[in-house]
Amino acid sequence: MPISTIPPVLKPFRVTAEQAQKPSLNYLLGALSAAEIASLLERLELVPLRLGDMLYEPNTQLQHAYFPTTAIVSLHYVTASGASAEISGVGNEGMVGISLFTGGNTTPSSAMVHTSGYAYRLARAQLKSEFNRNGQLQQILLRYTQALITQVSQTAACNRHHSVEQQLSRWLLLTLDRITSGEFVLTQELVANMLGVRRESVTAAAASLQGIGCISYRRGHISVINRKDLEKCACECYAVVRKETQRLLGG
Amino acid sequence: MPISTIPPVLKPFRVTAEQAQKPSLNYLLGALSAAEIASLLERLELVPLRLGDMLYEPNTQLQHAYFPTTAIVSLHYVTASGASAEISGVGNEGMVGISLFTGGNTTPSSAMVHTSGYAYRLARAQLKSEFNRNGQLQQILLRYTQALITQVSQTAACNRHHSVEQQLSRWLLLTLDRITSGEFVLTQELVANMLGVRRESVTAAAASLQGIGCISYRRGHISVINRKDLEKCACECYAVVRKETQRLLGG
DNA sequence: GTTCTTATGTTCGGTAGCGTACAGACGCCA
DNA sequence: TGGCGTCTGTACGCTACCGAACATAAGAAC
Repeated sequence: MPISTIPPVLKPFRVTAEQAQKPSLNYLLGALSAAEIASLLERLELVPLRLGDMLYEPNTQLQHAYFPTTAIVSLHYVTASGASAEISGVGNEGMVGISLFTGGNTTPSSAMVHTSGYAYRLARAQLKSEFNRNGQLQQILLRYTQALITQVSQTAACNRHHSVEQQLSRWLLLTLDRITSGEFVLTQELVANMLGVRRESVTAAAASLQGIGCISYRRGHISVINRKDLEKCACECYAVVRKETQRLLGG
Repeated sequence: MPISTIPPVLKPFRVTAEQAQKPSLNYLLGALSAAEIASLLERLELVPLRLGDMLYEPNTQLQHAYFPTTAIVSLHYVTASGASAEISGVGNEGMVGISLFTGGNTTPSSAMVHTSGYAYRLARAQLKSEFNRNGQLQQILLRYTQALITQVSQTAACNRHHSVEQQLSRWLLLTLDRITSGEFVLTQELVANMLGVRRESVTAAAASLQGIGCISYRRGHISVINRKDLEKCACECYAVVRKETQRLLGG
């Protein structure tokens, strides 16, 4: 199932620009001092990101770094045979475009928006010069890089050893931490693409979680009902990632 | 199968210090200018690394960064239930201890030597101050960080979608690129621990590869006979990682 | 309200890899 | 040379997940 068959937006795009118009909604920008953020603000641009938008594709030059506030992006890899697997998600805790300051400029993976919302973006050259100023932003981005490595590593281990139900729970919890509402607007098909499993497997796992009373869902919507129980259904990978993210970025 | 049951060294430790005593054997150190490497040399310490040595364990403070010349290290994660999975290998193309300069200082993963050999090491404080000097080393380490992310990402996708035989082929090729001899001194049990699969699955995959004539093996030894054919047995993950590593580090 | 798209439910057979158990045999060491 | 530890080979049933095909129903569009 090629990922190019992204479904259209299921629901009108409801988040207003006003709601997302606070750079501090993003952990990385929020960690900057008042002086640093003030000097950066004139170069930051608030942009809406919609479900299915590609922020970059394999081996193509990134033009901007994105700091999501309410949007969530999936970094994923598409195999030679067309299967896909999420490498990491990026929401308000992070940034899309690490390779701009590491010096590679491109990656073999893609970045696709899976939850509509807003992000601040910074042009390539400006991100690089900010990073090279050796200020707070550099420190913060380096710490985020480690948080990202942790998440990718945990995904690797999780893909190897844990069940689809555990992985779905983990994914829902990680995504829940990046939104405010408690309800996801996405199809099981899309979740299946993220996890790199069949849609039917997600249906089965979701039905099981709903049976226990952790979540409830309807066409194109998933709601977390009982977060504590959902955490019990997830493997330790969720807790490891969350704890490391908080430790590194002071969530 | 807890990874603590590491087998003893199978073969006497044959690489002499003389053979490994060239910092330039390590890509990262080799990329430094003559002036930079000269100033660094007095703080670099050549150390032997033996099969089973742990360079760091989860959530404990790293004391040194290691730049392998002939040794190979496995970064891996051990799940709550005791299963293990390799996150990435690190040989002469890289460094163990990224978290020292990202600022986290610890990680949830471990680093274990799976091929005996040598490495140069640099004390924590010195690595940090070198990194913060903003010189070549910083640039090189940032590029390596991206190469590492690529390898971890590819491991995640590979764990999801590819067969044990493909993964074994990938692992052998990546490891082959880090050694000089063409023969590995390790058991199938150890390889199974690296891949996060059963020993029997490795036996089956190895038998198949030997049947085709790609490799040959005997007790505690694996030799690559026909590299081209082995590349055909591997998934694209090998090529993706190799290409990115070369692009980023100018192999 | 009716139609039609598409998200979700369900079934079936197939298979890769797991867990367990045990047999054989290599090669180190006495 | 013989003994023994440990590495490898093989076999069994089992389970999770896959691939494909089709039924059902939600809800958007008219």
